[in-house]
Amino acid sequence: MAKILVVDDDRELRENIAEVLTEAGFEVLKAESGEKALQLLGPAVDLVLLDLVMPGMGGMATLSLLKQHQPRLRVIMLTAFATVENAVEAMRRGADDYMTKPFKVGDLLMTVRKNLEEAKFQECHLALDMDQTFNCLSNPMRREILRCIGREGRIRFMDLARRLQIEDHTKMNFHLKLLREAGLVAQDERKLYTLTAEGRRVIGCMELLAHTLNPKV
Amino acid sequence: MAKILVVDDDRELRENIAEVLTEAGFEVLKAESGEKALQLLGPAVDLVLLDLVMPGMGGMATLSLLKQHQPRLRVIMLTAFATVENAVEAMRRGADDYMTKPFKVGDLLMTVRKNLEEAKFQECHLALDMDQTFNCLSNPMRREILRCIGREGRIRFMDLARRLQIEDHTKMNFHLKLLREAGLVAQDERKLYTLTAEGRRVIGCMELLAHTLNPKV
DNA sequence: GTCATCGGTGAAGAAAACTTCCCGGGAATC
DNA sequence: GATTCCCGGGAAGTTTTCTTCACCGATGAC
Repeated sequence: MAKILVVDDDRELRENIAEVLTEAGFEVLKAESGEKALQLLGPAVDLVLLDLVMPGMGGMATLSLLKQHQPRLRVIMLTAFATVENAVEAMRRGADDYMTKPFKVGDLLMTVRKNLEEAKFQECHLALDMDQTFNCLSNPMRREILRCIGREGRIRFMDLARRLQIEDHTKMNFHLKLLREAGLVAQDERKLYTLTAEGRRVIGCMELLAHTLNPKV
Repeated sequence: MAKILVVDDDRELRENIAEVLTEAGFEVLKAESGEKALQLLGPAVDLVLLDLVMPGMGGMATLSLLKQHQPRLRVIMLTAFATVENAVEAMRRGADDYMTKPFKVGDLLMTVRKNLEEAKFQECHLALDMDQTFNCLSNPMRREILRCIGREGRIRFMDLARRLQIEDHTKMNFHLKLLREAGLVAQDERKLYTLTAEGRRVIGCMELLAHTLNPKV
């Protein structure tokens, strides 16, 4: 079952929430401050319930640090003093949801479950995308094709083959197809091959990785 | 043969250099300003000879833009007013070499050839590294292993297997071996698995790519 | 000692990825 | 109308990668 970290300086509320969650079958960790929360944060934590107003490091700062350290962590903000500004600020900093105290037990559980579901769904989709993308990039010829299209902007099938000195165009076609299926390359109205927005971003990452592997260059 | 872009506002010098390079068998493009150079810059250009002092956009600014647009492009700065400060600044901005005017024709050709050779060499090494790295990342299990080691910092073989719920440890060993061979994972003195510096950088790129693929997360 | 667990190696088989070959429709050229 | 080049599909064959299985020495517990 999912692991939830409850961060609140109000001992009573913290224990109450923890109890409710434990009864609902979740594994619960407790922290009375942002500092403590960051210490407790392990890879196994799936979701954080974070009080906005706390002595010491406030909830907002904690939120930023949590997200910085583990971008895919789900964080739900809790506060007794809800304002639009705070809510917007929290969401901008990457909070996934926002609840105002006091709340009903049912609402809490619902919100928690909803966010865990969303996380699972996104994780799943992301894994698929990553798979496809990395599989594409794992092949040198496909990387070359991607880069070449990136340089040329838009290019015809045969020109691409000539540019890359691939004698057998059906071979290139095979790889091009995979690139299209991965959503990195597309054809425009005149059948010219171009990069998709995603393709451009991926090339950016590739260049970064190249730079990473060989800092001298 | 290699393609070289000569950028200098002094028409005579520009033509002279171009002629020398052409005679030496290079393909030469000419630009009288930084702006023009950026326009002419195509994927096929291998090396740029760039005057430091030019009206309009100076050589330093041009250098930054060239490198920004095409990080692996070789750029050799030329200047009549050589100072240590300028040289250092240029190298910090990514210039690959630095020549003071006037220079001998032989020196110019030597420097150009040396830099082209270096570029070729690095390109070759980089391609090898990229291959190995991408091949590693193309497999979901290897990505999981990498991430898990990253989270844990240092971890024992069997603990890793349990953490990832891999029942057959020989299977994991297979992938772990590949990660070690790619230089992303290493073993410390107590046989605990840890990330190498390169491994950490690669994880950073992976996270970026994940973010790229799924901006919502 | 005896036994279980840890941390591997190596080889055979299964699965996936890649290459090659053959084909066909459409556009352009003669 | 015939021919040639462009762009691509599909299937068989080949290579690479991945999984599984059998085994082994070391270490530590009992």
